[in-house]
Amino acid sequence: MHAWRSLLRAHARLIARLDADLQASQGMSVSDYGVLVQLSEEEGGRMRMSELADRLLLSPSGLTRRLDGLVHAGLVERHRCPTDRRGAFAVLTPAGHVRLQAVAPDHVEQVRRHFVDRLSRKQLEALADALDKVTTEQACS
Amino acid sequence: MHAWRSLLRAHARLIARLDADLQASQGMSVSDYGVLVQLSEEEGGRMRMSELADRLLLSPSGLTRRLDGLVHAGLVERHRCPTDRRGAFAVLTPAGHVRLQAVAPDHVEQVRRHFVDRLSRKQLEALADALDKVTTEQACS
DNA sequence: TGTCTGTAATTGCGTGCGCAACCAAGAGCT
DNA sequence: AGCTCTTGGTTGCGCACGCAATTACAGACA
Repeated sequence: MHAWRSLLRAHARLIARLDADLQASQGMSVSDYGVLVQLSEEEGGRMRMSELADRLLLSPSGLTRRLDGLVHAGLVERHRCPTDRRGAFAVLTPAGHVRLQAVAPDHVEQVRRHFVDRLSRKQLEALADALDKVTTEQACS
Repeated sequence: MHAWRSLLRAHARLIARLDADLQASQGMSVSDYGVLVQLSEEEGGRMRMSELADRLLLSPSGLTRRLDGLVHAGLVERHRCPTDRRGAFAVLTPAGHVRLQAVAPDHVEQVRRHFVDRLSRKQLEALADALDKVTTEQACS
């Protein structure tokens, strides 16, 4: 139970801190940053909406609106899928790629400072193991 | 970095699951449950608003509105503080206490099933240690 | 005493999100 | 072809939350 409360506290504080920091230093929310990262890690910087929503742990509607903002900012584009005309791809634009390059170092550094550097390598591995174990079994129940 | 993503995933999935479960089995949100728990752990079931907000990691305004709902449901009451007439106490009513008694076993069991039981005792301790270490140092920076 | 600063709680407003309802559009079946 | 069933994505609506402004009070100090 103590562990559970610690998880809640750690998550809440870290999110608040990182979001505020990234907003202050780069004027971008962590959520938007997450979208760009996921796209950049994909071949061609393109991904189906539903797949992207899954990765970001976001509902379809949430993703739609989040993408609206990024499209408006010119960082991503929507492309219709040629083989399935219902579907759409989110595609990282050159401008989006540039923006990501600019923002990433800051965010990584902030995660490092507030999280990674405060734990030993062994602790980090144990933590990841434990949390992954929780979520993988969680998925199928 | 992997650890960080795991934390985000674990938190998101667990919260979603627990909230849905408690809503289904008892018609109460985890947030409301948290308020009742904090109050019940205090001598006399009473606590100052600001103190309560801190414990729940909630902004003052957030707490005000959350309490509105519970007051409306008759589970807590507001009492003016006699020594400082700006302040207010949130006080658990008998009905609130009864309700908590009814809800608690379910929630505890759900946390156990989705979280605690999937890890060994050592893993839980390591997890709590690591997360606490992150948050305590986090607070003062 | 009157004023000034700090603090407890509440309200106005905007944002982000999920759920349910809603279009397409593919897939299967007759 | 026509009909239904499913699936991908987008809107309508409502909720929860934080921030900033506000009210009410306390405490300090001239």
